[in-house]
Amino acid sequence: MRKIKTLKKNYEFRNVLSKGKFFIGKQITIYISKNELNTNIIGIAISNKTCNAVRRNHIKRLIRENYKLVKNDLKKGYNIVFLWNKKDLVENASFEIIKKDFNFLLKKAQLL
RNA sequence: GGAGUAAAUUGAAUAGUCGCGCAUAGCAAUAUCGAAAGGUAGCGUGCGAGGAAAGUCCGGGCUCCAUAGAGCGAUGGUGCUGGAUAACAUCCAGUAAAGGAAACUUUAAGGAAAGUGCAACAGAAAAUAACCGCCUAAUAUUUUAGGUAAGGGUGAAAAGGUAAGGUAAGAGCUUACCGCUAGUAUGGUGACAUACUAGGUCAAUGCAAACCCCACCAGGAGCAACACCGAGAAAAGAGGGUUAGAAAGGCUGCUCGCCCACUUCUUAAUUUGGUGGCAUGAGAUAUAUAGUAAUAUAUAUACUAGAUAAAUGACUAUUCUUGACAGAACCCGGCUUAUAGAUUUACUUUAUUU
RNA sequence: GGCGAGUUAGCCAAGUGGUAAGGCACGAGUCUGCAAAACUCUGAUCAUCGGUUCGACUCCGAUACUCGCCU
Repeated sequence: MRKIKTLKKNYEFRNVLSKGKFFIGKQITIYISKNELNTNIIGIAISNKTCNAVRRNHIKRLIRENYKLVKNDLKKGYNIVFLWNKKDLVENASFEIIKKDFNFLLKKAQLL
């Protein structure tokens, strides 16, 4: 079993993106909406036109690693969607900047 | 030492902590669910993305279209010769032409006296050539008739080239050399090459990546194909049997051929979810033999990704050349395109020294 | 993943071997006391690169980008 539950269908993403609140950081934006389940569910979406498949996979891995570190401290019962900011270059993506964004954004959303 | 040509290989490494996907007859008695078969989870162990995985440009396997069948050839593709291959717009060895000082490289390279078409503008004329010009005769100072294709100019392209003879002026008109065409002989499997002989009626330009002709090849669609299982609103679908076979429709663009109609019986189609298809193969590596080579044959070795929103990452430390292009998705053989750097082999040319 | 179309001025578009029609918009001018309408004029790397041809928007190949269909 995967430890991290993920969103899979298109309409699930649309529900979160249309009805949820959003917070913008340096490289990442977060959409949050409430969930009736007891656990958190994640979705990561990076558009097709930003970069290659290799770099898209790289960004997904960085976000998952950061989510693992924070996972146990979060409040439960939310859907979270992570998006990549189009303005930033993909080559500048690094672990530490995303870590700062995570702390900043999740405090702002009062999930921590 | 410099410049260059061809072929081939490689595509950062090591250790620690945390984490991901698949497999597991390890935990004989780990935990949990279940009556059982067995399922799930944990720990451990093993394996885990390229030379192009990319583009989808060609060729095949595999599946369905009735069992994929017969004919037509609409349409599409290929096009020097011989060989290799399951097959090929691929590869190997040669021929010819073009380029380069050389090593070497490039080429969709059949047919224009089978037929049709096109060749803008310019130019006299764009394919049975005659404007200016040169020459002769007449007229009488500007024209007419005839001969001629040297010279001029136009154009991408102008009716073999150079030299001498010859002539009223000229001309393959004649001769020599070069080119061109045909025939014969020799060599080669063949494309073709070499030598000899003949031809001045060497009059028929270019374009076939214009239609077309000739030779050869191709039935259509694609793993989101297809098969099976579960749930299940509305009402249709499948199997068997019988025979008169019309119309429309479908299988494949057309024809043949096949299906359809009627009756009876049974339960299940669209949609959605899951499982299989799915990893042992026209394969890989090494050696030997045959062959100039592509490749073929034999023997040995190992089994080496299989996901389904999609698995290789993060941090720390060390070393160096400071790391480019880039992510499998049914599989295989090629082509094309992107690519930091490093290494090896063979060869050409140039400079210096001996 | 597979299959198939397309790219022409700021926008819409015709053209198919001989140097790109037209409409709307922008700009300049004429007309008018001023404006509108009308009339005249202006503007093109035919997506990019290479090949065939005397000559390519057109024919052929490769690349880039955009769009559609199949669960």
